[in-house]
Amino acid sequence: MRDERAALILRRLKESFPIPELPERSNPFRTLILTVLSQNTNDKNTRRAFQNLSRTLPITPKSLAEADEGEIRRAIRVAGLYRNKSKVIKHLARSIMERFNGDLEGILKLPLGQARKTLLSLPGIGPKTADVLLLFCGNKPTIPVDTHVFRVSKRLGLSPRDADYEGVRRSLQEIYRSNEYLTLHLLLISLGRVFCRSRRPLCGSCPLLDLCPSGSASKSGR
DNA sequence: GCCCAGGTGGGTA
DNA sequence: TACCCACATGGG
Repeated sequence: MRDERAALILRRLKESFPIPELPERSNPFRTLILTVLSQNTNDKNTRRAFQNLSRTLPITPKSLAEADEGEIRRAIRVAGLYRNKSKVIKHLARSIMERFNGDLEGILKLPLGQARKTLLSLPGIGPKTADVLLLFCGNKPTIPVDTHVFRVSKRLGLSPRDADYEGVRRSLQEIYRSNEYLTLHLLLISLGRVFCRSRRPLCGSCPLLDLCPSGSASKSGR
Protein backbone atom coordinates (compact mmCIF):
# COMPACT_ATOMS: atom_id res chain seq x y z
CA MET A 1 0.00 0.00 0.00
CA ARG A 2 1.81 3.00 -1.24
CA ASP A 3 0.01 6.21 -0.46
CA GLU A 4 0.50 9.65 -1.91
CA ARG A 5 2.14 10.97 1.21
CA ALA A 6 4.83 8.29 1.13
CA ALA A 7 5.49 9.04 -2.52
CA LEU A 8 5.71 12.73 -1.74
CA ILE A 9 8.20 12.08 1.06
CA LEU A 10 10.51 10.24 -1.29
CA ARG A 11 10.15 12.89 -3.97
CA ARG A 12 10.92 15.65 -1.48
CA LEU A 13 13.95 13.76 -0.19
CA LYS A 14 15.28 13.46 -3.74
CA GLU A 15 14.76 17.17 -4.32
CA SER A 16 16.41 18.13 -1.04
CA PHE A 17 19.49 15.92 -0.86
CA PRO A 18 22.05 14.58 -3.32
CA ILE A 19 22.04 10.80 -3.48
CA PRO A 20 25.26 9.81 -1.70
CA GLU A 21 27.83 7.71 -3.50
CA LEU A 22 28.41 4.21 -2.27
CA PRO A 23 32.06 3.37 -1.75
CA GLU A 24 33.27 -0.20 -2.06
CA ARG A 25 29.97 -1.37 -3.41
CA SER A 26 31.33 -4.19 -5.48
CA ASN A 27 33.38 -6.03 -2.90
CA PRO A 28 31.33 -7.59 -0.10
CA PHE A 29 34.21 -8.31 2.25
CA ARG A 30 35.51 -4.75 2.05
CA THR A 31 31.96 -3.50 2.54
CA LEU A 32 31.65 -5.75 5.57
CA ILE A 33 34.84 -4.42 7.15
CA LEU A 34 33.81 -0.85 6.39
CA THR A 35 30.41 -1.45 7.94
CA VAL A 36 31.88 -2.99 11.09
CA LEU A 37 34.23 -0.01 11.41
CA SER A 38 31.32 2.39 10.96
CA GLN A 39 29.37 1.03 13.93
CA ASN A 40 28.84 3.96 16.28
CA THR A 41 31.49 5.94 14.44
CA ASN A 42 31.32 8.97 12.19
CA ASP A 43 32.17 8.78 8.50
CA LYS A 44 35.47 10.56 8.69
CA ASN A 45 36.95 8.26 11.32
CA THR A 46 35.49 5.22 9.60
CA ARG A 47 37.32 6.14 6.39
CA ARG A 48 40.55 6.89 8.25
CA ALA A 49 40.45 3.54 10.03
CA PHE A 50 39.72 1.72 6.78
CA GLN A 51 42.58 3.48 5.03
CA ASN A 52 44.97 2.73 7.89
CA LEU A 53 43.95 -0.91 7.81
CA SER A 54 44.28 -1.06 4.01
CA ARG A 55 47.80 0.32 4.26
CA THR A 56 48.69 -2.24 6.91
CA LEU A 57 47.12 -5.37 5.45
CA PRO A 58 45.26 -6.52 2.34
CA ILE A 59 41.53 -6.37 3.10
CA THR A 60 40.82 -10.01 2.34
CA PRO A 61 39.44 -12.81 4.51
CA LYS A 62 42.68 -14.75 4.26
CA SER A 63 44.98 -11.91 5.19
CA LEU A 64 42.85 -10.67 8.10
CA ALA A 65 42.26 -14.19 9.38
CA GLU A 66 46.01 -14.68 9.62
CA ALA A 67 46.82 -11.19 10.85
CA ASP A 68 47.98 -10.28 14.32
CA GLU A 69 44.99 -8.85 16.19
CA GLY A 70 47.19 -6.16 17.73
CA GLU A 71 48.13 -4.96 14.26
CA ILE A 72 44.48 -4.66 13.30
CA ARG A 73 43.76 -2.91 16.58
CA ARG A 74 46.46 -0.28 16.07
CA ALA A 75 45.33 0.39 12.52
CA ILE A 76 41.68 0.95 13.37
CA ARG A 77 42.10 2.76 16.66
CA VAL A 78 40.80 6.03 15.26
CA ALA A 79 37.38 4.47 14.70
CA GLY A 80 36.84 3.91 18.42
CA LEU A 81 35.55 0.68 20.01
CA TYR A 82 38.74 -0.75 18.59
CA ARG A 83 39.13 -3.66 20.99
CA ASN A 84 35.73 -5.00 20.03
CA LYS A 85 36.11 -4.23 16.37
CA SER A 86 39.56 -5.75 15.94
CA LYS A 87 38.33 -8.91 17.61
CA VAL A 88 35.23 -8.98 15.41
CA ILE A 89 37.21 -8.36 12.21
CA LYS A 90 39.66 -11.14 12.93
CA HIS A 91 36.93 -13.53 14.04
CA LEU A 92 34.80 -12.71 11.00
CA ALA A 93 37.65 -13.22 8.59
CA ARG A 94 38.47 -16.54 10.19
CA SER A 95 34.85 -17.71 10.15
CA ILE A 96 34.45 -16.73 6.50
CA MET A 97 37.61 -18.67 5.64
CA GLU A 98 36.63 -21.74 7.61
CA ARG A 99 32.94 -21.90 6.79
CA PHE A 100 32.81 -20.43 3.31
CA ASN A 101 36.32 -20.78 2.00
CA GLY A 102 36.70 -17.01 1.98
CA ASP A 103 33.73 -16.50 -0.30
CA LEU A 104 31.07 -14.00 0.73
CA GLU A 105 29.72 -13.68 -2.80
CA GLY A 106 28.32 -17.19 -2.53
CA ILE A 107 26.23 -16.24 0.51
CA LEU A 108 24.85 -13.22 -1.30
CA LYS A 109 23.68 -15.41 -4.16
CA LEU A 110 21.43 -17.43 -1.84
CA PRO A 111 17.73 -16.54 -1.57
CA LEU A 112 17.25 -13.49 0.64
CA GLY A 113 15.99 -15.27 3.76
CA GLN A 114 18.72 -17.86 3.67
CA ALA A 115 21.44 -15.32 2.92
CA ARG A 116 20.27 -13.12 5.79
CA LYS A 117 20.17 -16.02 8.24
CA THR A 118 23.67 -17.10 7.21
CA LEU A 119 25.08 -13.59 7.61
CA LEU A 120 23.44 -13.23 11.03
CA SER A 121 25.14 -16.42 12.15
CA LEU A 122 28.54 -14.76 11.71
CA PRO A 123 30.11 -13.08 14.76
CA GLY A 124 29.63 -9.31 14.89
CA ILE A 125 27.04 -9.22 12.12
CA GLY A 126 23.70 -8.01 13.41
CA PRO A 127 20.58 -7.12 11.41
CA LYS A 128 21.83 -3.75 10.26
CA THR A 129 25.17 -4.99 8.95
CA ALA A 130 23.52 -8.01 7.31
CA ASP A 131 21.01 -5.78 5.54
CA VAL A 132 23.74 -3.42 4.37
CA LEU A 133 25.56 -6.30 2.70
CA LEU A 134 22.37 -7.75 1.23
CA LEU A 135 21.22 -4.45 -0.22
CA PHE A 136 24.51 -2.84 -1.23
CA CYS A 137 26.38 -5.88 -2.50
CA GLY A 138 23.73 -8.52 -3.10
CA ASN A 139 21.13 -6.23 -4.63
CA LYS A 140 18.53 -7.89 -2.40
CA PRO A 141 15.23 -6.20 -1.53
CA THR A 142 15.85 -5.24 2.09
CA ILE A 143 16.26 -1.95 3.96
CA PRO A 144 18.98 -1.56 6.59
CA VAL A 145 17.57 0.27 9.61
CA ASP A 146 20.27 2.31 11.25
CA THR A 147 19.77 4.82 14.00
CA HIS A 148 18.71 7.56 11.57
CA VAL A 149 16.32 5.44 9.53
CA PHE A 150 14.82 4.14 12.78
CA ARG A 151 14.15 7.62 14.14
CA VAL A 152 13.24 9.45 10.94
CA SER A 153 10.75 6.90 9.63
CA LYS A 154 8.85 7.12 12.92
CA ARG A 155 8.87 10.91 12.96
CA LEU A 156 7.56 10.96 9.40
CA GLY A 157 4.85 8.48 10.30
CA LEU A 158 6.19 5.86 7.89
CA SER A 159 6.59 3.37 10.74
CA PRO A 160 4.61 2.82 13.95
CA ARG A 161 6.00 4.65 16.98
CA ASP A 162 6.53 1.41 18.88
CA ALA A 163 8.12 -0.54 16.01
CA ASP A 164 11.36 -2.38 16.62
CA TYR A 165 14.05 -2.98 13.96
CA GLU A 166 11.99 -5.54 12.08
CA GLY A 167 8.86 -3.45 12.41
CA VAL A 168 10.49 -0.42 10.83
CA ARG A 169 12.02 -2.49 8.07
CA ARG A 170 8.73 -4.22 7.31
CA SER A 171 6.70 -1.03 7.26
CA LEU A 172 9.11 0.73 4.89
CA GLN A 173 9.27 -2.28 2.61
CA GLU A 174 5.49 -2.47 2.46
CA ILE A 175 5.19 1.18 1.52
CA TYR A 176 7.96 1.47 -1.08
CA ARG A 177 8.91 -0.49 -4.17
CA SER A 178 12.02 -2.63 -3.97
CA ASN A 179 13.82 -0.59 -6.60
CA GLU A 180 13.47 2.41 -4.27
CA TYR A 181 14.96 0.77 -1.16
CA LEU A 182 18.55 1.82 -1.68
CA THR A 183 17.72 5.42 -2.50
CA LEU A 184 15.26 5.64 0.37
CA HIS A 185 17.77 4.22 2.83
CA LEU A 186 20.47 6.69 1.81
CA LEU A 187 18.19 9.70 1.75
CA LEU A 188 16.56 8.97 5.12
CA ILE A 189 20.07 8.91 6.57
CA SER A 190 20.88 12.23 4.92
CA LEU A 191 17.75 13.73 6.43
CA GLY A 192 18.37 12.21 9.84
CA ARG A 193 21.94 13.42 10.02
CA VAL A 194 21.19 17.01 9.28
CA PHE A 195 17.68 17.86 10.38
CA CYS A 196 16.28 15.10 12.52
CA ARG A 197 18.93 14.50 15.16
CA SER A 198 17.89 12.80 18.35
CA ARG A 199 18.61 15.52 20.91
CA ARG A 200 18.78 18.60 18.73
CA PRO A 201 16.38 18.32 15.82
CA LEU A 202 16.41 21.25 13.42
CA CYS A 203 12.76 20.87 12.57
CA GLY A 204 12.27 24.51 11.73
CA SER A 205 14.53 24.35 8.70
CA CYS A 206 13.70 20.78 7.69
CA PRO A 207 12.61 20.53 4.04
CA LEU A 208 10.09 17.86 5.06
CA LEU A 209 8.60 19.77 7.97
CA ASP A 210 5.14 19.97 6.41
CA LEU A 211 5.17 16.19 5.89
CA CYS A 212 6.04 15.42 9.48
CA PRO A 213 2.89 14.73 11.54
CA SER A 214 4.53 15.48 14.87
CA GLY A 215 6.74 18.30 13.64
CA SER A 216 4.48 20.61 11.71
CA ALA A 217 1.57 20.85 14.11
CA SER A 218 3.12 21.13 17.52
CA LYS A 219 6.06 22.47 19.41
CA SER A 220 8.67 21.10 17.07
CA GLY A 221 12.10 20.61 18.55
CA ARG A 222 13.67 23.91 19.49
C1' DG B 1 33.16 19.69 28.81
C1' DC B 2 29.21 17.56 26.65
C1' DC B 3 26.97 15.18 22.96
C1' DC B 4 27.02 12.22 19.24
C1' DA B 5 28.44 8.97 15.49
C1' DG B 6 25.08 4.62 9.27
C1' DG B 7 25.53 -1.42 16.26
C1' DT B 8 26.45 -5.67 18.59
C1' DG B 9 26.58 -8.97 22.10
C1' DG B 10 26.55 -10.23 26.79
C1' DG B 11 24.33 -9.81 31.20
C1' DT B 12 20.35 -9.43 34.19
C1' DA B 13 15.63 -9.57 35.86
C1' DT C 1 11.45 -11.49 26.14
C1' DA C 2 12.98 -7.00 27.17
C1' DC C 3 15.80 -3.77 28.59
C1' DC C 4 20.62 -2.14 30.06
C1' DC C 5 25.32 -1.52 29.41
C1' DA C 6 30.20 -1.64 27.72
C1' DC C 7 32.78 -0.62 24.06
C1' DA C 8 36.02 4.44 22.81
C1' DT C 9 37.97 7.89 19.58
C1' DG C 10 37.50 12.41 17.51
C1' DG C 11 34.81 16.39 15.95
C1' DG C 12 31.25 20.00 16.55
